[in-house]
Amino acid sequence: MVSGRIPRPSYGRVYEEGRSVANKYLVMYYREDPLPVRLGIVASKRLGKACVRNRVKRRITECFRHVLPLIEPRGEFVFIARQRAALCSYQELLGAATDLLKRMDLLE
RNA sequence: UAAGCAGGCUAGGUAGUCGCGGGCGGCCUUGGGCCGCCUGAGGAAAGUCCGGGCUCCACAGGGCAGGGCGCUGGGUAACGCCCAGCAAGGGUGACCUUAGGGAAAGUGCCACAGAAACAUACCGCCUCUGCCAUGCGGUCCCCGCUUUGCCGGAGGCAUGCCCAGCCUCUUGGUAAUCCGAGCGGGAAAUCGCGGGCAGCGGUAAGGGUGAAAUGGUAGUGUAAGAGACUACCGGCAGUCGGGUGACCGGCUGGCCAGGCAAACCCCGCCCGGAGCAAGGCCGAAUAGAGGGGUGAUGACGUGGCCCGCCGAGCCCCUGGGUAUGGCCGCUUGAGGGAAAGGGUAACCUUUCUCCCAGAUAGAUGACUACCCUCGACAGAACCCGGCUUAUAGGCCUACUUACCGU
RNA sequence: CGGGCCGUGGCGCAGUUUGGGAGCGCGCUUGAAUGGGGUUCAAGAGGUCGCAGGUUCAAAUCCUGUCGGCCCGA
Repeated sequence: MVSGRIPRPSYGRVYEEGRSVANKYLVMYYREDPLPVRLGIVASKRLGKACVRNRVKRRITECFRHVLPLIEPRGEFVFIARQRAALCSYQELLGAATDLLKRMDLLE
C-alpha cells in the first residue's frame, strides 16, 4: 500500500495537534505534515467481538484506499469507528468517509 | 402423510477487476522495490473447563497436608473424554437422564410439627397388685298373681338318618292347694361382667405430626399385641449356576440396622511448579548505571596509632536498552486422504499417497455479472486430544408412534 | 497466558461460611399535620435472589454448566 501505518505512540500527538470531524458512523482526526500519508484505525471493544472489529477495520482500510487517489497524500489520518459502524454496509461507510473528508476541505 | 427420536455430512457457488499476508523463481539492487507462479481461517478458530506434547526450573526415597476423580469392562499419549454394557428413574415407543463406592469406623445435621428424628413411649390397648365405691345379669330358694296344665303316643314342617323346637290330633296316664310356664317382689350364697385412683409391667396394632416413624397387604394367633407364625411382594445373609466384571437367575434361612457423604469423613486411584511474554542465539560490548562486601606501603582529618570519611582494583547483587532491536522456537504433526485386515464399537495395524496459514497492531475486503433455498454463528497467534457454548439453513441414514391405501 | 471478585425491589448493600422467616437504608404511593412546600409521623406496594440443570423433604445459600460486568499479575 502507498500509505504507511501510524505507530502507537503517535496517536496521542494526532489527538493533541490534529483537527477532528465526526458523523454518526466515524470520527476522523487529521494532522497535517509534509511526510507521506499515514493511516490509523481505532476499533474499540465496544463495537463487538473480534470478527466484527476486523471487518470494520478492513472496510475502513478499503474506503481509504478508494479515496486516496483523490486527495493530497500527506499527513496523518486517524479513523475511529463508532458503534453504529458495526451494523452498516460498506456503501454507508464509504459515504461517511467521503463526507468527513469533504468537511475537512480535503476533498471536492 | 404427520409428529417424533438417534446419528452423520455440509457451512453459497462460478467468472472477472482492484487490494492484502507468506513461499519460490527472475531482475534492479546495500535498506528496499518490481514482475510471474503457487498458496492463504473454523466447525466451532470462541469460552479457557479438563488432559497431554514441548521448554525451563526443582527433584534420593517415603510420608503428611492440599486438590481432583469415583458402577463394570475396554480404547487412548493422557483425561473429568469416547465406546460397549449393568443398575435406577422417565417416556405408549424409538429412546433419554444419572458425581451411580462406603451410612453396623467415627463425628455432625434432620427447621416447624410431633411423645419420639434413631433412641425412645404422649394418648391408647392389656395382665397383675393395692385402695375406694359397690352396680348389672344368670342359677338356686321363698312369696304373691295369672294360666286346663303336666307326662306320654301318632302325624306333619322335613330332606339319607337323628335331636331340639313349632303345629295338628287324642284311642293312654295323672293332677285339680300338685306339677309346669309366665309376670312381679324379696333375702343370703355363688357365678359372670363392670367403675374410679395409684403402682410394677407387657405392647408398637391404632390415633395424631411430619418429607421421612423401624418391612407392606391379608390371615392365624394372643390378656392385649408383635415376622411370634403362614401366603404373596420387598429387602438382607448364605449357597449354587451363568458372566472377564458391574450384575442376573434359582434354593435355603430369616426380617436386624431411617435419611443426608454435590456435610466433615473413610476407602481406592491420580497429581512437582511455571508457562512460547516458555526458552535460546546475535549485536551494541570485554560499554556501562545503582547498591553491598572486601580493600592497597593509598588520600584527607598538622606527624604516628585507634577511629571516621573518601577510595583504584576485585567479588557479589539489582536495574535498563519500552510486551515494540533482529533471528530461532514456528509449524511434518499422537497430521490429512484412500484401500485392506482385526474389533459389536470407540479404536488399532499395514500399505500407498499428499504437504494443507504461519501473521507479529496482526493478512480474506470491495465492485461487477449469473444461479439458488438470498447465506447463520463467527477470525488462527506454540501445537494436538476432548468438553461446553453460539449457529440461517440444506442433505443423508436407521428407527418409533398415529392415520390412510394396497 | 495465568489468577481473583461480583450479580438479591428503581439505586446502594446485608444475608451464602453452618440449607428452613427474603431483609436494611435511600427512593415510590397513600393518609395525617401545614394556607402551601420541606421536615416529621403512620400505613402500604414493589424482588424469576443473572440464567439452566442437579443433590435434598426443602436451595439466594451446596454442586455442575453457562451469561454478563469489574479488577490484578507477567
